[in-house]
Amino acid sequence: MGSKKTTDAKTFDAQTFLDSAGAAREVVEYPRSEILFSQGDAATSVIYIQKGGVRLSVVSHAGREAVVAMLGPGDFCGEGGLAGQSVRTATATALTPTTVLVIAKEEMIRVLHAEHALSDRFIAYMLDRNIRIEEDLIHQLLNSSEKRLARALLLLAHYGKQDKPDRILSKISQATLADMVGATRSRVSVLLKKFTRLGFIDVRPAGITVNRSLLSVVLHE
Amino acid sequence: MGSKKTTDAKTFDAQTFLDSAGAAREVVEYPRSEILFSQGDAATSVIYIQKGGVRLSVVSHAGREAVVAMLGPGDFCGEGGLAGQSVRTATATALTPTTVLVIAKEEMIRVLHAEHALSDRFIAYMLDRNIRIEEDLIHQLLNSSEKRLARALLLLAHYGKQDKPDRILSKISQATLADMVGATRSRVSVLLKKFTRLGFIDVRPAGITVNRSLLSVVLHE
DNA sequence: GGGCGTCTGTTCAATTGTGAACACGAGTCT
DNA sequence: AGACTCGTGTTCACAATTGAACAGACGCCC
Repeated sequence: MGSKKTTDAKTFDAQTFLDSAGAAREVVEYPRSEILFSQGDAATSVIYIQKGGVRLSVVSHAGREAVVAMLGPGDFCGEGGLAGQSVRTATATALTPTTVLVIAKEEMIRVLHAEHALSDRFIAYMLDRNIRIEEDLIHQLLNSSEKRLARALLLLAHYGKQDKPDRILSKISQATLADMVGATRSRVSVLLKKFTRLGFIDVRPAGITVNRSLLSVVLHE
Repeated sequence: MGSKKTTDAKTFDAQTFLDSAGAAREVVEYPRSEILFSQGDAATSVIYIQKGGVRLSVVSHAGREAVVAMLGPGDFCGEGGLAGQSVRTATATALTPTTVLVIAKEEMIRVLHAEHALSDRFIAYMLDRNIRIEEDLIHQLLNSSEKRLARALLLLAHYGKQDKPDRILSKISQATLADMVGATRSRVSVLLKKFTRLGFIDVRPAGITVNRSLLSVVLHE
């Protein structure tokens, strides 16, 4: 809304600012399904996503998985290392072919001082991320699995953009959805069936079409 | 861990840095139970907590409440206004007599550029906050209400400090605990009784004594 | 084509959690 | 004292959710 041009993910070019600060950085490309880092790895760098998409997930001792976030271009990732975390607490997996900037921890700290545009972008990201996670947490605290799934579908379908019903990229398994909303796969299967029956969504091989009317599920108490 | 002196909440004096940047700020004190701001208010300022404690909570359309965070000295609050949020999304209530710095949004943005020490502190806070919320979210996604309550009790008892069993400040109602872990009050009552029976905690008028062994509830799958 | 792995639809008993109700005791106010 | 509120202990019928199992469908590889 009120943000300056340089803090906007669309127009912001991290590489330029890193260069002007003489900061070492490395451009790396990952094919689909490749792992950027794993839970438990040493956290020595911060990653800036240029193109593609990344899934952040955590597995419990019992082997159960939880999807913490889905990140895209302009997002940072692994920034916990800048605070006390010496180790990655989640696993980052490329959802699609993905290009990232790998920035060493110390470099990142230094550049945050040297380049306002980059620190602006970083702070903007942190604020957004905070808001997103907080909303997820609130939904977990307040809602049933049915509403949580409805919300997740709406968010994944990029709601708030156009008027028309939008599409979710084809490849999202019921298992991943279950891990995002904290439910079992069988429950997701049943709920998707229910939503389909009610005309809220349309499941087809190419992907899931989400109808705006699905909002009623989230809103109605 | 690796943070510099000025980013450390204990030794950091926000007032000094605001003054040196010639930034307007206001010191305000709130008695216990007073509301700093309410969900829906215009978000025109950022608040820095100097002394005391603040509870951040959200109520759903249906009137159900969720406690999003408990904040203390060195924490910021209402920072969502710096990103797109034009309105407060949560209600902030003083847990104890609390002293805060109220900083207008534009001032805050300006000072973040002018004073590295403050922007360092702010970024450090955001990173920590992110980690905390993310952990909460993960626990919501992965665990049962029994484990969630056990974890909340351990965190409230400041675990990781001493060896001895620690104490929770007396005033925490079962209703608040329920809102923190996303369960009903009756369930919290039952679980507290269970924990007591098993010797994990000791409930008395003065407060709840939490035994380290409560950890076994969180850890065991 | 045949085999293999992954994703899905479906079922079902068992567990977990809810929501509402009622009783009790400890303040507080007048 | 009486009336009132608030936090608590407890119970119970019922709704939500799990976890495990099995079968079918769709690639993909050799």
